[in-house]
Amino acid sequence: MYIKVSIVKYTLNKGGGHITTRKDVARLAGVSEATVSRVFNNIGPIREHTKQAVIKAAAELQYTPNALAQNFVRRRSGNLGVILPLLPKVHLFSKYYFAEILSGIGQAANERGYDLLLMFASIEGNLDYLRLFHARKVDALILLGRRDIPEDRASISALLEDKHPICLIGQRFAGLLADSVDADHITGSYEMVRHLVRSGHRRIAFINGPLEYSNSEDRLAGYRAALLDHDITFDASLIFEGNFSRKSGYELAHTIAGIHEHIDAVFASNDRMAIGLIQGLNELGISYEDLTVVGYDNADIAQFCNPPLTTVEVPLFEMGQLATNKLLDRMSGKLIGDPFEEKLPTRLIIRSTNI
Amino acid sequence: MYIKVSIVKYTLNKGGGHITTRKDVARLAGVSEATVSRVFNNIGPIREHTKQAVIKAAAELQYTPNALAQNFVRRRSGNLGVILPLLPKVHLFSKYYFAEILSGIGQAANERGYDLLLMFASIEGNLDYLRLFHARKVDALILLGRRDIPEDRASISALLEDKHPICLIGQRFAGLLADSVDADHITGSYEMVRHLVRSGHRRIAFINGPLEYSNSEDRLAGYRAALLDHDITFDASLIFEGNFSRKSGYELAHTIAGIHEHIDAVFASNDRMAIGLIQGLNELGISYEDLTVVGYDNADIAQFCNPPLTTVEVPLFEMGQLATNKLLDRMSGKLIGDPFEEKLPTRLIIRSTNI
DNA sequence: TACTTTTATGTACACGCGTACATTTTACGT
DNA sequence: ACGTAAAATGTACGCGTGTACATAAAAGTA
Repeated sequence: MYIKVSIVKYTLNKGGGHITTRKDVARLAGVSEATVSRVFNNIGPIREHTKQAVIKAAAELQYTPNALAQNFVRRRSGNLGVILPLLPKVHLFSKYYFAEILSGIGQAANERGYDLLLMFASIEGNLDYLRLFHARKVDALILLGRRDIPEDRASISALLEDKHPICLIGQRFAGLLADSVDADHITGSYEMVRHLVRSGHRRIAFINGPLEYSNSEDRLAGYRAALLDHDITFDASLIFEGNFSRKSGYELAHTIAGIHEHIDAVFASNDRMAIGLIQGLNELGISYEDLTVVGYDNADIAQFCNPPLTTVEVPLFEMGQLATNKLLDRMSGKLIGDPFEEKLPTRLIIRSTNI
Repeated sequence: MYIKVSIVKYTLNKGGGHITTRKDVARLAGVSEATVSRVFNNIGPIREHTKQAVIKAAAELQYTPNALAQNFVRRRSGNLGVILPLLPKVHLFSKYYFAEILSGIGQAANERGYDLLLMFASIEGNLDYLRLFHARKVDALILLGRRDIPEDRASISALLEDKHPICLIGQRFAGLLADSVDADHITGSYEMVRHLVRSGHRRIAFINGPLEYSNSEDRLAGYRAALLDHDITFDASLIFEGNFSRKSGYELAHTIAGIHEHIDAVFASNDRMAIGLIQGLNELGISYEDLTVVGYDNADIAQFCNPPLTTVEVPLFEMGQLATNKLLDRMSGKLIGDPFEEKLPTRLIIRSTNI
């Protein structure tokens, strides 16, 4: 009779497989459930003899604590949420950009026992971040590639208000004091422009990205600072705007070609635009020997194109790592105080031989 | 007195914020907890009046069901696990490859109410997949970029034995009958070689990837079939092996250069190797006008290099989508029976004008 | 030995939800 | 008006774990 009841119970679990629980281990080891718990959580004083008995019983039964129950009772998911823009539509950054950052996040999270919960948000931002916390789906959140639009601003603002641990990577929202990690694009651009000036260029056009991304502002600031430091007058007519896509660089070729005799170089804010521009200029009969073009990001393509592109390396992997570690520090209480705004150093990569 | 107890309880929750539960909503709406549950799960007959009262109370309290509790009691995590190789070390495929597939997975999973749990496994495979299921961390698993080595074979075999829902993308393990999704590389390669033959090439060298990846076998099969159908004798001395990296293509340039007068074209199994080869050949004074080089994958770089590369498009995004949908169908019982081995069609992309 | 302190283990409950089952209310037919 | 079926709602419990508290065993002390 008892056996039958038992069988019925077991078969209730789909697949017919019995879920081994703490109770089973306790019974086999001849101890209480609490003791099993203690062994698995390494808590309190336990006699070595007892501990081994539990470990042996657990091994025998192939017991693994149910993470669902653990998370539930601990009231934490163990998940680090990562919001990515819906990639297929993204032209903003290359997929390389996200893959690198994500790797950094993944490595750091893994080291600290957190899992990565990946969420794709349409770029319009219809995802209610706050709900993720309310539902306890994530313990902390990293936001990537969000645009500075009212909806997102409101969502992020709500998160900050409730003091949920979040971190932005590669962007900031003016007026919103949030933890963030970025590369030092001001210095990155500064060094690039300085390099151009030192190698004899004085009239340097600048293809910026949309100003609704904070890093566009930063690059512009670096550009201007470098000119200023070398006594070159800033000329607004040399500033152009693309949208980070190769196409937008390509389409600017006509404009650039029109003034190419009045400029020495073009600094594009990312490699894709630089490559598009070079291609466009080529078709218009302007080779890279006539006009220096440099990029930014050190994307994969930068080294394979013709000529290899001088660019600025951005430590994407490290940015992901740092953001994760600081965020988890924040959660554990190891890090307190005002929001941080980390800026990792960039590195100038000189490839073309003609500059 | 009662109030004081209440306050104490609330303050127990870290951060001082009270967690709104079903009980709170029930009390405010003047119904039982079960009724609240019913409203949120859309279960059973409920009077419209009651329903609205619950919805109103929930809104007022900003109630969101605790996903942790839900998952626990439902005994499912709601997570779709995705195993990625530790990207920084990966040369095998480009990051583009994974980003695309991941997007497809993410989109499909999202549509069906599943979250993506991302896990990076070192390529040596020290991750115990089985434990993920035992711990109930994931309900299903998608495996990407695993190598055919004993450890992984054993792990995957154990998963299949216990009938856990898993799906491989872009690979298969001979002898292991697992659900899998891939592109039809046999036809893809066949069509590329046929194209080369039809445009006048007859002696076509083939740079394959390591044969421990099933898609290498497939491409070779397509290559051979195309030759056969056009009465060209297969010549094993025209087969080379790279490791999918640009460098390996570059390093093969010397070898290819040595025989370039005896061949008309080189078919590389991916774009990166093709580009490396082109670069190497260039340095040896062999231009693409002397020797046709084509690639595979239609990676980003394929269209930017010089000359733009003729290649084969692989529907990565769709592969991710399909794998996810079939996997979730399998779980829900909508799909039963033998393991599927889906092969999505590829598409020849002709870019270079000289072939 | 008898008492106290420390160490080791057991007991019991809460976490927030889904849901089987019991109960109450409403609708319907006569 | 009454009985019965259907609809609506409530009651009660279990899911598997962490852990506060109670208890038992061991170690120390006088």
